[in-house]
Amino acid sequence: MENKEDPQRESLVGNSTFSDHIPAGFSLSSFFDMTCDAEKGSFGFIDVLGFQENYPSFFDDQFQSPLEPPLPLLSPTLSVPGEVPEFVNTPADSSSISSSSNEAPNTWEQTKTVQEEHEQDQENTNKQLKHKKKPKRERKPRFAFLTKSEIDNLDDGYRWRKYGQKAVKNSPFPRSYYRCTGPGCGVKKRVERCLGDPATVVTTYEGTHTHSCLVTPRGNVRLVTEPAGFGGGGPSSLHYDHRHEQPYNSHIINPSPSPCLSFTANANSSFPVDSPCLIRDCGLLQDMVPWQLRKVSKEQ
DNA sequence: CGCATTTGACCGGCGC
DNA sequence: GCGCCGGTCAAATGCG
Repeated sequence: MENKEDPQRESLVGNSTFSDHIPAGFSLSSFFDMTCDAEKGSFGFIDVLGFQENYPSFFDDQFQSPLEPPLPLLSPTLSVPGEVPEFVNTPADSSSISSSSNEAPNTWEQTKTVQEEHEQDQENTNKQLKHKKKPKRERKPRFAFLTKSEIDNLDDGYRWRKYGQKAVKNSPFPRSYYRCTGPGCGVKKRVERCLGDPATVVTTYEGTHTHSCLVTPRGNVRLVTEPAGFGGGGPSSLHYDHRHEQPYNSHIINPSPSPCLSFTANANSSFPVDSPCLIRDCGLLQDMVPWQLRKVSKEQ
């Protein structure tokens, strides 16, 4: 009763800045690759709960509650047009979020990344004691991204099968549910439009791909594999080919003030156009955060 | 024909 | 206990 905190709230997880030249439906890995290569600036922060949980040491010194005020950063100011979905933890100071770039944001659309369902163990325990004796169904790490796009089902390199659609309360836009069609892969994602900004698509991923990316959307995102290493498994990554670049109003928005990781791109980017961005298979995260990024951040 | 999408029904969690 | 709501199922339908 006292606790009004929405158990389903999705907290912001980080900031990232992406070029507005990003073509429709490109995966996050592609965004990273392209962004770095384009030398347009840098990403702000990546703060993914699942990542945090899987790699706690990574956040030893940097983790900060998404609800806490943002740390001073260097990138262009980000602001969220319109409202953010109710499940988004709107930062107290979402209008002054910055990433680690001094580049003018002209060619960089406002971007934001959101993390969903940050369930604190303690809270869960209390709630379970209160309402349910049955242990709560364990949830896989979930990551939500707000993306400016006219396309609902963004092409992220995987094949998705739509298995449901529901009207969302207080929203004119339905929510679509997708499941990865990969063999034995239980990854799900749901897609909905931001209530306050219909141009923004909220894509929430849940689970970890058990297979490599098998799709080469429009021929400019390709699978890259490398021998098992970091965490084992079949690593894969997507690669964006600039030859297919075209003007497109797509960007990921991230109002999060939670600067867990920071990353700065430069001319010596780790994500060259002509060489694949190799990402260790760390599950879903690999689709979003190049391992180089994690490494760099770790060193900071 | 196989696969994807649509859509109403159903189920479970949660608040009251 | 009831109702609301989010999430999933599965039959029907569409499409290449």
